[in-house]
Amino acid sequence: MIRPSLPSLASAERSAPNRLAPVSRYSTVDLIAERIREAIVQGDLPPGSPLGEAEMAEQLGVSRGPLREGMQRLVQEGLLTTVRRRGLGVASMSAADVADVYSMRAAVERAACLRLLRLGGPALAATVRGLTAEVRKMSRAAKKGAARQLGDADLAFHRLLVDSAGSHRLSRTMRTLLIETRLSTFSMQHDFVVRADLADDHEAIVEALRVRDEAKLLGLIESHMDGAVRRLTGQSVHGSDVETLQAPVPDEPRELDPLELPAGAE
Amino acid sequence: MIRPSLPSLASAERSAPNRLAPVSRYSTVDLIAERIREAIVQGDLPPGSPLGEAEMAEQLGVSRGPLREGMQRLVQEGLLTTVRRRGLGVASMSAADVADVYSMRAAVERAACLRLLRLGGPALAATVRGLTAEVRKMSRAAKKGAARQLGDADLAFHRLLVDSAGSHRLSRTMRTLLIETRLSTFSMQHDFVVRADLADDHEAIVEALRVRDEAKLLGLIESHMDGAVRRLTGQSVHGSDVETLQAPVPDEPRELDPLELPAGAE
DNA sequence: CATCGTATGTTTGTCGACAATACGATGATC
DNA sequence: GATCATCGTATTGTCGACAAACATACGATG
Repeated sequence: MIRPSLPSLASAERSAPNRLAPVSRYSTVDLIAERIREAIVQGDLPPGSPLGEAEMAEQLGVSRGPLREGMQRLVQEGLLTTVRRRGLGVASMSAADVADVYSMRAAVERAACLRLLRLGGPALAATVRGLTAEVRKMSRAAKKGAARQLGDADLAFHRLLVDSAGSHRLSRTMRTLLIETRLSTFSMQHDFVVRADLADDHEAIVEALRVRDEAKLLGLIESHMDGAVRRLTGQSVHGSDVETLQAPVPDEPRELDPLELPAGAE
Repeated sequence: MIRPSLPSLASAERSAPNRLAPVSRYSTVDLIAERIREAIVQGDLPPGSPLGEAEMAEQLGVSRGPLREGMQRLVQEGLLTTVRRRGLGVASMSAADVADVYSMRAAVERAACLRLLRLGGPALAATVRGLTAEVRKMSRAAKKGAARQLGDADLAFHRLLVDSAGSHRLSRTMRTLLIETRLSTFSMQHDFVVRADLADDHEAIVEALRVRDEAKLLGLIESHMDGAVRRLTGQSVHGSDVETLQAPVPDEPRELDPLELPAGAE
């Protein structure tokens, strides 16, 4: 009857001043949730897709129990919506949602930038290097007209920016926001055409960060988000026939690879 | 085999321009998650408490299945922590967590204030009225030395502030942050003594909002959060024997009231 | 006396099955 | 011909049960 004390259950994975890093074994629920997130990002599960439990469970190689638990994680994130007795589905972003996502991103990335500037020193320098690498990827992708790679680098850039700030909550919120960003581009059929100047935008941000020009940096973040919302919801200036970033046509809702369960799971 | 189309599954509950408000039938998982959140806020489940599934399920009058699903929601929020094969527990906030929570709150409330100022008009006026009411509650509670009521009014103030901004994502994030705020006061034994000047702090915020003094408003928010972190993590200036806001002693981890299931559930 | 190994009990993780409900199709009626 | 009612089917929501694993307590051994 005496329950285990669960010593320092909260900060266990977080701060590890010990010599040995704690073994990180992801639970099945973790794997399921992450797999679904990935499928959404990849466009394998387009916005609005209904998610049948039986089918998904079979594809993932688990039973409905753990699957449902994992999906509740995404419901809490807002990536899945649920209607009683009708099942769950991938959220689809309205124009208002898109504006809300980028508004939130502006707040989060602004906070991250402030923290980064306050950190300064080698941490800031390392971040600048990492961001520069992502900008280069973007340039290459833009030259090749590869929308998918361009979009991926874009997300990676902003994720790195926020993760470098060293705030658990900022990072966690940002992860969800980036997936919602993808859902936004999928939901608005006005597409995210391959814009060569996107790399320039990000390069300016890196430069402002490097020289620690706070006012300029925050202004760039703000306008970056404003521009994205306008492009997605307002009149999109598309007219070129470049490849665009859209969810693959969901003829077949695309199968999820079965996940290899952690060792020991039956 | 043809799956229902789930028309506008995403924005259904969100924007309701129709005459009839959609019937809000909360799922069992919703009720369970909300019940646990409430128990955490009330201090019935103090930080670090291990949560036995069988016992909780019995108290709530549900089986372990829906209970586990509901708890996964809170895991995603960060309110519950999980260790494989050892179960879940209420998160406990380290000093770093407390700082992170208030840092995040500063970002969120700043964004909310900006939106509010941009809204202006009757919406802003109504918010000011509501906030004023909360400030009065705080004054009364402070006079009586009622820490619990003071704390509740404090949370209500900030929740109203953010909810009035009309951003789904800000509101959702804020809800979690407020619970984490409570967990912070519970985790730091340096207590949240009844401070009479707390009402003054908030009154100044309302005033700045009323006269639309943006710079002053943002400065007040910032210093409000800084002060809270210093009080909680730094040397707490406690020496008075006023009632403090602490989790009730968990001799018996306090029972959860069974929840009345939505009509039709067996 | 301390430490290691073993046994036991309790709890989590997972699965399969049942019941209730919502949807779609079919048929009847005005 | 269109609308409404009825039936059948598929899927969700919920429950109970089994097996693996961890933690504790006890005993053996150096």
